[in-house]
Amino acid sequence: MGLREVKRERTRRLIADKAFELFSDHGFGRTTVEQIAAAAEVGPSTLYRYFPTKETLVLEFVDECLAEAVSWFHQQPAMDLRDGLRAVVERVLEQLETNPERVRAVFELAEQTGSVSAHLNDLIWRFRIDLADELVRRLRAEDPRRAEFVAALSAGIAMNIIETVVRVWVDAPDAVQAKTLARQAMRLLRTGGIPLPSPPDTAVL
Amino acid sequence: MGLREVKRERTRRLIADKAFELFSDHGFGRTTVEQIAAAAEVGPSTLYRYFPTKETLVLEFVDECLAEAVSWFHQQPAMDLRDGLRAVVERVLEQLETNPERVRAVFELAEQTGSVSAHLNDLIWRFRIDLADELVRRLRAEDPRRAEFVAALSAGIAMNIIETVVRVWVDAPDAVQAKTLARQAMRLLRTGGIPLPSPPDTAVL
DNA sequence: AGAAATTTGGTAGTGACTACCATATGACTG
DNA sequence: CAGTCATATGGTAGTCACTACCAAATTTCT
Repeated sequence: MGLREVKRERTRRLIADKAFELFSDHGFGRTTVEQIAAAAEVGPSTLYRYFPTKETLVLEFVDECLAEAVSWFHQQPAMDLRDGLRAVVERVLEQLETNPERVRAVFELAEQTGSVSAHLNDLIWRFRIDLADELVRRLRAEDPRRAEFVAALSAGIAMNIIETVVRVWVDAPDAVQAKTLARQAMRLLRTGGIPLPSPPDTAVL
Repeated sequence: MGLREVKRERTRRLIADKAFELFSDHGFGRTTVEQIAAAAEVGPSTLYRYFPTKETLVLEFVDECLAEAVSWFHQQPAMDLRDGLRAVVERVLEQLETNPERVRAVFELAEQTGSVSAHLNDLIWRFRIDLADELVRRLRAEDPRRAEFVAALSAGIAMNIIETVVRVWVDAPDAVQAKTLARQAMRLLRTGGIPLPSPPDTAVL
C-alpha cells in the first residue's frame, strides 16, 4: 500500500469523524457540507469524491460493520447454514459493540431526520440482499426460484434479529449484551415463542 | 365531507398521477417538481403542501395499501394473533394487486434511484413499527420489554414475507398469485423449510 | 529530474425545499 | 344575501445538496 492510499484512508476517516462531530453537536439538518469540509480542511469537491451524499457520512461506520460480516461469511463456504447465520448475526453485533456511542448516535440521528432513517433502512436492506445472495449460492436446490425465495426469507429473518436487537440495545441504558439478546431471539424463534402468520390449513400439518 | 375536502382529494390524486406519469416516461431524476406542478396545473408551493418530498409522490399508492391494512388490523382487537398476521399479509397483497403496474413501476423506480429505494425501505420499516405497536397491545405479557421484543420480531417476519413475496411477484412475468406465494412462505416457515440462525445449544432443546 | 497519473480545490450552475406574503376561494353568520 | 372568517393557492426570494468541469498541486514511475 503506497503513500497515496494511506493518505486517502486518512482523509476519508478525518472527514467522516469531523462530520459526525458536527452532526452530534448541531444536528444533521443544521450542519452544511461546507462546514464539514472546512472542519476537515478539504474542499467541498473532495468531500463529495469520498462520500456521494451527506447521509453516507453518517452511515460510514454501520456500513463497515455489516460489510465486514458479509465478507467474512463469504469466506466460509463450507459452514453449516444455521451456524453460519448465527455467526453472521453475532459478528455484526460484535462489530457494532466496538463503538457503542457511534451506533447510538447514528440511530438518534435517524430518528430525528427522515432522510437519514431512509438511508439507514436502505443500507440494512442492501445487506440483506448480499446475505441472501450468499445463501442462494449455498442452497444448491433443484429449483433456483425456490432457492431465491428461501434465501430471501432466511436472510430477512437474520437481519430482522440484528435490527431488533440493535434497536433494543441502543435504547437500553443498562449494559445488556447484544449477543445475549440475539440468542434469546433465536431461541424464541425456535421454540415458537414468536407469533408467526399461519396458513389457514395449519391444523392439517 | 364538504366541497373543500373533495377538491383537496382530487388535486392530491391529480398531482400524484401526473407525477407518476412523468416519472415513468422520463425517469425520476429527469423530472423536476416544476414540471409535475405544471402538468397538474398547480403552483410548486401547492405541490409541496400536499407532498413534502419528491419521493413521497412515488410512494403514495404503496403507502395507502399498507396503511389500510394496519388500520383494518387495528379494528380487530379480538382476533387471534396468528390469524390476524396472516390476514394482514394477505390484505396488503390484495391491495397491491389492485394496481399491479403501479407497484411494478414503484419498484422499478426504486431500483434506478437510490433515494426512492431508501424512502421505500423507510416506508416498509414504518409499517413494521405500526404493526409491532399493534401486536404489543395484544400480547399483554408480564414483562413489557419482552412483549416489545417479541412484537418487533413477529412484525418483522410478517413484513419480511410481504416484502419477499412482492419482490418475487413484481419480477414474475407470469401471473403468479401473490397470496399463494405468501402461504408458501408461511408453510415453509412453519415446517422448518427456512434455515434459521441457531443458538449454539440447540441440541439440548 | 521529468513525465505520467491521480488527487485536489475552485467556479458555475441546477434543482429540491423553506419561509413568507398577498390574493383568491369555499364556509359560516347575521 | 352580504360580510367575515378560515383556509387554500401562487409567487418571490433564498438556502443548500449535489453535478460538471477545469486548472493547479501532489504522488508515482522511469
